[in-house]
Amino acid sequence: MPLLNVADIRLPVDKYQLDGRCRSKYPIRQLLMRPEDIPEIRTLDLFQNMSDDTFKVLVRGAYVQNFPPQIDLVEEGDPADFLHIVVGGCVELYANWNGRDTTMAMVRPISTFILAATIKDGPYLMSARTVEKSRVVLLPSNDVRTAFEQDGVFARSVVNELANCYRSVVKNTKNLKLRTSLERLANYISRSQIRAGSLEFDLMMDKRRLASFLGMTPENLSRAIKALRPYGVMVDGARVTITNLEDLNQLARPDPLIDDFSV
Amino acid sequence: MPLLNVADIRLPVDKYQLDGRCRSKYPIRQLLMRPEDIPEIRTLDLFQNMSDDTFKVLVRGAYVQNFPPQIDLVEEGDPADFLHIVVGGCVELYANWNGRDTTMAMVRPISTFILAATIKDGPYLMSARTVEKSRVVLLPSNDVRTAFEQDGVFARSVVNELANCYRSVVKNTKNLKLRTSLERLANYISRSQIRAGSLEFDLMMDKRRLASFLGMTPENLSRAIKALRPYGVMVDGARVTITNLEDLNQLARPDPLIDDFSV
DNA sequence: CGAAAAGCATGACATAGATCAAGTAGGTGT
DNA sequence: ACACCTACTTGATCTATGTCATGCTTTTCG
Repeated sequence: MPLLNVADIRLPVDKYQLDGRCRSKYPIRQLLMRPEDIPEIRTLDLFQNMSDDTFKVLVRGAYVQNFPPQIDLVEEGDPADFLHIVVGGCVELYANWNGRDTTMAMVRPISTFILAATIKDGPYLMSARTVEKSRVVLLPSNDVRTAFEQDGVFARSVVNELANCYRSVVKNTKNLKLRTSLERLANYISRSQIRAGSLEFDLMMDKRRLASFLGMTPENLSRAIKALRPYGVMVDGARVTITNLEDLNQLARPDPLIDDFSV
Repeated sequence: MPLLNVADIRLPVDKYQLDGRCRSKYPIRQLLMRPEDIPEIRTLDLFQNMSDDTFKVLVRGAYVQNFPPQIDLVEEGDPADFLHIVVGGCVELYANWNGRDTTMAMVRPISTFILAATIKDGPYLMSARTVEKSRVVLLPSNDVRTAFEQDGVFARSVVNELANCYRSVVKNTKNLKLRTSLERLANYISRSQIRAGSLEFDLMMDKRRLASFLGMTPENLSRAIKALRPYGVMVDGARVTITNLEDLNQLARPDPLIDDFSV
């Protein structure tokens, strides 16, 4: 198994503090939830069926903030004070151990992250940082737990969301344990192709992060990309062009029980 | 990444059918839930706080069965007709893709497995087979979903259980991506030592399965075990004796955010 | 009891993938 | 335009780990 990204990004930017005294050099753009932000998250699966009363409890104490790129939002091990919802930009979840680190997931709008820690009132298992300029809604974990206790509909939505998360991570584990790095890349591209609905699309993250996400080094990702050329995959910068989808899929052998995030 | 266990166990035993016409050569020992089985599962976190009425709904349609070793209980991709609870013996969860397969987890009493598929009414993502003679309670998924809809307390227990499952899988992913195979073995042994509460204990599974679970080949596990000798780990058959816990832990560097299943 | 089969260990070898060291191209700020 | 980054590529190794072959135990079962 690879020792991943020992030299991964570790930027000299202070962790963003939410206690009012912001240690970042960037000002807090906004602390209170604007009315126009509300419908944005109300339509999330997680919130759309809950009662108005409970939803009010949730948004009453909510923050919305704009963060610049490369800001640490949470650090693994910290108590889960907020449920985070990415409503704009992109947030990377990563983890580290013993000086090594690895990208666990990329969170794009509109999604929550680390719901489980909030519910369990446990420590975060992953760190999170913005990749680009991002807009994040922060719901105090206490309020989420209160809402969850008093609103059965919300509780059921949480169950559904958690079940989805669980199944995603299981699929990811299968991906990691059953496939070589080349196969993981091929499937990542195959999935991206399906999501894009086109034979031409952009990689959703820079290559260094993609490598880490796929469990390989950046150097090896470069080589793997070259190795996909005979299978009809052309990559120029972030731009991917599929010239032979059959060949790609014959190598990738996508499996709904690993690659289909809707089941 | 290893191509795991291409030649893993694939026994010529028919999948166990629960539709009444058992295709296995082994008789069904018992189809109806005995009264004495009920308290056994009632004490599970998942069920202990729910109302008696809802619990009755659950057990009304429940089966209890004894299975011999090496019986396939569920196969990945199948619809999740039952929530399974292992009340005796041991069940292995595994997955396969493209002719390769890998052990995902070992389930020991008293635990449920693949709750998420039941809740989502989706296909199983993992297959399950008994490792040894096992006793399994089967709750029809419909009943579980009904109970979950009508009992908020049960819904909250489900949330808690799912959050635990999710966090376990995340920890497992970190273990896989951030550690070498030797480090994974060292941590596995360190964890086993803590669970056993003694410097001498037995491996909880045979070495072939352990290798697959840890993401390595059986040959490599043999070598890794030998490589742990200088760190004070003696393994004879399934028997492990730790002669120098400090040395082991200095290599393993156990981390609560990966190895502590209670957080 | 004896044969067959598992399970495991070990040596020799092959290979995927990590590491190291340059080098290139594209963007950014002065 | 310039220097300076940073991201990425590429080639040359090296290492961890998979694969294959073999033999030794232990267990299973007729």
